[in-house]
Amino acid sequence: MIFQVAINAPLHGLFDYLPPADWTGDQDVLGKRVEVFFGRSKTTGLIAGVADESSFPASRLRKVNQILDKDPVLNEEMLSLLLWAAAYYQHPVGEVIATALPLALRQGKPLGGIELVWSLTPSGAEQDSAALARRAPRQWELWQKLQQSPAGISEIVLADLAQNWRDTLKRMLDKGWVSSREEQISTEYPLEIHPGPTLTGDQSTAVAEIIDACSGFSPFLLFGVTGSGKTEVYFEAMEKVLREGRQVLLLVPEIGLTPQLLARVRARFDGKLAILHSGLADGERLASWRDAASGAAHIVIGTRSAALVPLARPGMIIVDEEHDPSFKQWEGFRYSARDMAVARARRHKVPVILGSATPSLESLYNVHRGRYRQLDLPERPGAVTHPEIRLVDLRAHASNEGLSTPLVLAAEKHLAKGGQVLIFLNRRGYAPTLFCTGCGWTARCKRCDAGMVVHHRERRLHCHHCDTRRPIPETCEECHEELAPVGQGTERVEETLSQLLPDYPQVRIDRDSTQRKGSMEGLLDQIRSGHARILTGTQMLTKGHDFPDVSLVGVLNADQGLFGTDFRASERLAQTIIQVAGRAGRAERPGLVLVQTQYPEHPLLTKLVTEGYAAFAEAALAEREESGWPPYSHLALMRAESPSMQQTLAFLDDARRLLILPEDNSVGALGPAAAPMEKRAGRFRAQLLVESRDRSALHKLLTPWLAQVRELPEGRKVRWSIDVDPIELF
DNA sequence: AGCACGCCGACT
DNA sequence: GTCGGCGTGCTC
Repeated sequence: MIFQVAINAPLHGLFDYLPPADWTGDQDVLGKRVEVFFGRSKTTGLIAGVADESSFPASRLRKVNQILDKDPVLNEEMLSLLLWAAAYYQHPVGEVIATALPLALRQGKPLGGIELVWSLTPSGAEQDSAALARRAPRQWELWQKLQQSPAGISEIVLADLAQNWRDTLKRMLDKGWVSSREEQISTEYPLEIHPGPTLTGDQSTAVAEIIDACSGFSPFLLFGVTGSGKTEVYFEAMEKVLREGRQVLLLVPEIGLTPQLLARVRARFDGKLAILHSGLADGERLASWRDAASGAAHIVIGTRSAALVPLARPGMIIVDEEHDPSFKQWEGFRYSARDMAVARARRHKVPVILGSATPSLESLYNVHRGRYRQLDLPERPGAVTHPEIRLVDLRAHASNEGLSTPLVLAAEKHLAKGGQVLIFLNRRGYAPTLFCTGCGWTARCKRCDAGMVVHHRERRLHCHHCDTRRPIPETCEECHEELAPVGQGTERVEETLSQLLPDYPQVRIDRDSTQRKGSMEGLLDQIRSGHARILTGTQMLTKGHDFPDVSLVGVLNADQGLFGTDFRASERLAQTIIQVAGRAGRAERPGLVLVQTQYPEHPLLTKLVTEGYAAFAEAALAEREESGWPPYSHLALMRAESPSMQQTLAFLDDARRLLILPEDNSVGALGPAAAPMEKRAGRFRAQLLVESRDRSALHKLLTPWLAQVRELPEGRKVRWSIDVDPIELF
């Protein structure tokens, strides 16, 4: 018997080991972790396969030191998914498996499953309630709860009761009032489901179709206009699955995992939630992972990485805002959580719902091909009219620092009527360019092919690509003439608005204004309470938050998306416009959206504005088919960078030479070519694109090709990577 | 990645 | 003389 072990190292393939000395042969080993000697060190691996024999010389095979788990940490479905993903995304198996495990498990520590339960000691119970309430109200609160629970309170429950419970508990522990004992963590939690609102006709139809398919793999695209109640459809479908005692995995975009969403889920489903996002501490992540894997959690909610968390009894997978680019990991193991969710649902034989108001062209194409079933939610419940979208021709109207006259007039009108105004601009800072009025010199980053952005508040120039910061020069560095900021960022728009509409308090939401922890919530409160009337912001504004009193939305620099170098630029722009528009007019107020553009006759833009996203998407798909871009082709992008462009290109040239394209022209190659931004953070970047209409033809070629590329001596001097299904072409 | 080996320069 | 720089090779 041979164990095929995955080891967390950037090495392709599994490593063969002999069973440990005490191996009896009757235990199931797949998915269990092992301690092994690997090279000159000892490490933790995971048994990803077993075989009768090895192709590795028997004399050099080593024995597994010991099997670390009594039960597998990954079940067969997850193992098969991860092995498939490693091959598909051309990433080392060991690293793929490592990303699916919490840190403690990667380090060979036990999964635990034990927690501390706290209760009052006799001396703690003797304390005088009234005196304690006066002196230490926080301790008193906790004391009361403990008083009521003679059996003790577990840390998980404590975390729900108070925010700084650990500090408070520590004080009480120091005084000898409380003590703890270890207990096995329960995997059985009560679930109470509260009824939801009555569904509309479209919602009921969608739910019925999903429930009908609950017994097997079946992918749905839930195409629901913003505010049409997608969440209610999810909840209703989830209810069915949860009542059967199965778990639901809900994936949301990075910025979409908000307290509001969690509150909605909790209000509807009073059970055990496991939450997973990038902000968790290792211990918290481990606890959530364990709750998902043990089956304790009824619902697992998380961002991208939650797609890789095992479930004991999977019943349904939901991907909310499936078009969102944050589902794609853009470094290391470059997987798409959305695509993994579908691959996973197939293995679990459960339905998967991809929901969006602005579905990706990939998903719409899958509907065309009959792979996904589309469910439509066209109307907003409560019969609120859709926001009207109008284009403002920037060539025909005067504008003041990027704000056109029609937009400013409309803002005045809406504000006077009591509405809020949202201004969207996907560019932070004060101005994108610092320009010399004498010689035309502009401030550029020394390490990147990019201009330095003027940040007023910070009083510095800032490169958004490599994070370099430097003071704003007094005069031109070339001719010592006067310098002027040119163009607009959110900071400047906020300043201009406060001059044009001085009577209305405003807030700005972008990465700079929300840096401090909790400042985002403070700003959002100002908006929700109605104190702030004008909100300026970037992409951050458009995800996960609703602003029911916003009646006017202005989109300032829409054109960036129209002529971008990336074939996905127009899709992104349309999604952004519709998503921002979705923030407006949720109440009885019909919203208005003004999109400023230099190109009001652009066919895709007019299509979007006059006929809506679905019509836009059809037109955009037709363009993609014509030009042979995804989803009508499949891409693998090889990126490389090094301190010299010559070196970068030399590597890619070598790689290109190793690429043997099939004679039937089913696979093509483009490049090598310098990246759109040639230099970034002092490194010169170039890329080589491999493309095919036939996914299997592409993949058949990729594995042997990359094996050869890895042998290239040029590859040692450059940093290179392969991105299968890239979503950005640089 | 993580580790060891090996081959050159600049220190006590 | 040796400490340490990082280029190279290997891991079942």
